[in-house]
Amino acid sequence: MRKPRIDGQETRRNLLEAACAVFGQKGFREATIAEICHKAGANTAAANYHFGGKEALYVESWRFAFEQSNSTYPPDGGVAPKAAAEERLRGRILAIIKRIVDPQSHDLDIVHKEMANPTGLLAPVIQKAKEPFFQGFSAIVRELLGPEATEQQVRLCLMSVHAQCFGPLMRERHYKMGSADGLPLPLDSIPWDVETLTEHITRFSLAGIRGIRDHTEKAKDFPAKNPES
Amino acid sequence: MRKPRIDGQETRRNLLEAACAVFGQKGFREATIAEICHKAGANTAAANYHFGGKEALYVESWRFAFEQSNSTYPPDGGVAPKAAAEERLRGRILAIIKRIVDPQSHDLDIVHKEMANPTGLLAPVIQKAKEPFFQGFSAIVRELLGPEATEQQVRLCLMSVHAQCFGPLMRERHYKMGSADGLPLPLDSIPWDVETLTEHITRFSLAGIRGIRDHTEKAKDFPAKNPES
Amino acid sequence: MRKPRIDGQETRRNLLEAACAVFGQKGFREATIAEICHKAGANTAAANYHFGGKEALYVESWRFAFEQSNSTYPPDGGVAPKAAAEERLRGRILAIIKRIVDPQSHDLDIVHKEMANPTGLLAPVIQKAKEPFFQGFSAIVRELLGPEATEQQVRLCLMSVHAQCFGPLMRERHYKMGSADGLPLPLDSIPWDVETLTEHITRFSLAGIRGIRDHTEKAKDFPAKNPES
Amino acid sequence: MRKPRIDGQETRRNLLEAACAVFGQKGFREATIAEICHKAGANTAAANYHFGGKEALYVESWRFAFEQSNSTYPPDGGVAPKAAAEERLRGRILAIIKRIVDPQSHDLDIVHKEMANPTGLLAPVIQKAKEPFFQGFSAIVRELLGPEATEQQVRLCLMSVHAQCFGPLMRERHYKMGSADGLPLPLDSIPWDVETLTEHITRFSLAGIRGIRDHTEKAKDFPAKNPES
DNA sequence: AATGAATGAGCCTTCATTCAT
DNA sequence: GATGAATGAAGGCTCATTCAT
Repeated sequence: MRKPRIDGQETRRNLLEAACAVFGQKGFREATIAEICHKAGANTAAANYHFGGKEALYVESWRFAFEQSNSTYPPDGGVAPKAAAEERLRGRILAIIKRIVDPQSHDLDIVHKEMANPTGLLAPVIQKAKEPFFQGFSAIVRELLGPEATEQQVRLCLMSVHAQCFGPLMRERHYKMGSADGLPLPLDSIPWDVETLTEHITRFSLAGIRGIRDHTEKAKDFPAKNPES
Repeated sequence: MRKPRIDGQETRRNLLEAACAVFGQKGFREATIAEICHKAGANTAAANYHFGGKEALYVESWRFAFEQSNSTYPPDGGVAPKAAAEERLRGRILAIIKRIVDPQSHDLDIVHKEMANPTGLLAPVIQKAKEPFFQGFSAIVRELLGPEATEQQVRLCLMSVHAQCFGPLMRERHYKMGSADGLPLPLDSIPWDVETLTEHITRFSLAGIRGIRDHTEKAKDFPAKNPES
Repeated sequence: MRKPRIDGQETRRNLLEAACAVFGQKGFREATIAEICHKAGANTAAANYHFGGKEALYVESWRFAFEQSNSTYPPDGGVAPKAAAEERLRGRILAIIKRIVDPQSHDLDIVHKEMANPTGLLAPVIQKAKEPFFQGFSAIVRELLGPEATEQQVRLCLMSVHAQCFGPLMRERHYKMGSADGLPLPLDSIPWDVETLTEHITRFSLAGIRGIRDHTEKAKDFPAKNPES
Repeated sequence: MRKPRIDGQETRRNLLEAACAVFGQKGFREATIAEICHKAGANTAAANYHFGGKEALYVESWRFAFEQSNSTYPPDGGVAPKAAAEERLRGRILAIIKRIVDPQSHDLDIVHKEMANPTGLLAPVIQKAKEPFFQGFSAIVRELLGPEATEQQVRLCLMSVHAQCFGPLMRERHYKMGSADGLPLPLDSIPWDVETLTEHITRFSLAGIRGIRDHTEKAKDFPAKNPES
């Protein structure tokens, strides 16, 4: 009666966008179909009609958010593949931080919620999407670690870098939780701007990786002193 | 069918333990009172009788889990306050990792869920509990960073260390999610034993902090070269 | 089993009518949503779907019953505004008695229950609805009391007339209660037909008002004889 | 541990008094055993232990309240049986008003609630208690109506007087309901002191009864003019 | 194709009652 | 005799889903 009915896909897209926002903010269980549909300006039945159920909408939403984020913030951070490994690492970190900070980017929010309260629905699709991402990321870390690095070391360093990027996501919650009730700012609150975070994490990580590398090489030179590590 | 009434506090404790496990595994919203009470061998009304409601039980559960974890794994990891800063850092990291790895320790699971899907119920009580923890942790990091470190640098390094400890918590989910369906192990899966994790995070963090420190001091010596950072 | 979907407002109206009957018979607390919905031929969730909750349904029900009663039995009893005050009083009384006697008219039942066990939900809406009613009623009583009457006297006489109209409502319960168990009819049972009740209350009230008026005027003529009243 | 345990009947009496207050204020359904027992300083199980259930406590409470009220405010208002009928009527009215106004007197509150929301539990016991009360009351009204009065007229006049006495009880609720939300005082609020109410109801009722009597006698003298009444 | 109406399963909570001590 | 602990039944409400249009 008032919608111009441009296209049948119009509503579908609105639903996806609304779903990204709501799922990203509340997670799968706390998000309600009613809220999503209302936000999309559609009927409560629209979600089921277009996607067949809450679960399917959830999966499609993440896919949608991921593709959108991927094109807005390419995983390599726009750094050329031929750049120095340090620069490529900084690019990677920057890309993640940008996604996390951008309130329009919902894919990492959804992933974060999913990891905390797994539904099992995103597992296969995330798995597949992560593959190339971690492949590229691994290559950088491996390069920085040097040829002596074991596969396990690469993975651990990858975790260290990655976890730091997600760190702010969890601080943010703490921060909001604390200040919401007029309580003093918590001791673990941190600055919340892209440059500062990227700079810190990059520097910290490069030094960290370097530390691991040095230790490995030293252990190799003097194996008798650290036989077990 | 009626319980032999061993003690009045018996059921209460059973409820707390069951609640810790369920809240830690499912979060506040997905956890149901029915499941908790059933697990505790009590009636569905027991939780309301003993605690007055789901929300109160949630808060009490975390408190219970926290106190239990605190006495099992003291935050300083059992390292003497007079030990070297490096050792004390390792102790801190070890304590967190142990809590995260131990399937009997639920406080960090609950906190993790709460940060992802805040209910606002734990905010004040967590806030208070974190205070001394971060105070002690900050002191170590500050000592390692040296006298030139700014407050912001301390907080960022604290975040870096802390985030790495929580990293496995998020990997674990990924890992279980991936392998549950017979899929190949994801690229970002990591070893899952206390010693390896602690060793890596400690070494990585010490090197990272050292890197931040060196950069600061160098910037101080040659301020003209890095005017903005 | 599924309803043929005659009209969207069909169920809503059925719910309202069922709610009027049940609330009028049992009051807010004793009435259950399940009973109302069942009586309306709808699902237990229907009330919440259409009205958002028991409380809102309660308020809407009274409004519905009131409007219905108001159009079936206009408060003035169909007596012309220019008729003699005695006739207009009889009309008012008749209108109330008819509402009370008619088992289809639920608004006064609901009001009666609400006054005995206030929920506070009907207060504002009843307040507003009563205003014009009592305004018209007051004017009649004031006219009958004569120009010397004080505001307090008007209110008290209004109460006397009004209370008599509600009297049968309370007898009815007694009556039913007594006879239900095969006990002999109580001493205070009264006839239960509109004409007899209206006739009695009108005559009694006119004489009562007249008595108050005479007393006032006599007191005015010989103030020394009744110094205190 | 702190109760001096004077007598086992101590708690029983406390329960009765608490029950009277709570039942009188909330009615049977809304009153909870927990509240009553708590108010009586006893365990939640005390009511069931002493009285066998909520229903029995309800009946006993009314009996208790009734006997107490009866001795505090004798139904004849302390007027000698040989006094003039007008005085004896005033005494009756005064007694009822006093009971209604006195916040310590709960029997009429309970009766009022019971009439609005009948449980059927008080029917037989109230019935029996009312008998002598209405017998005496009827005699007065019959005397005032004169020898020509029919049984029906007596009952109707009795209703008129009685209803007026209960009128304030229902106004009070309206009054409190209206003023609770800061709304202006309703049009039907009335003064709330014993003397004013008694004086008004007595005068109004005497005149009303007199009016009925006059009409009857006139109808008898000129039966042709009022063939139907 | 798309939606308003309606449903049923499940959850949290209240409360009178009962049991073991 | 008297009570703290525990229970089961029932109620209101939410929400994903389905049906008829």
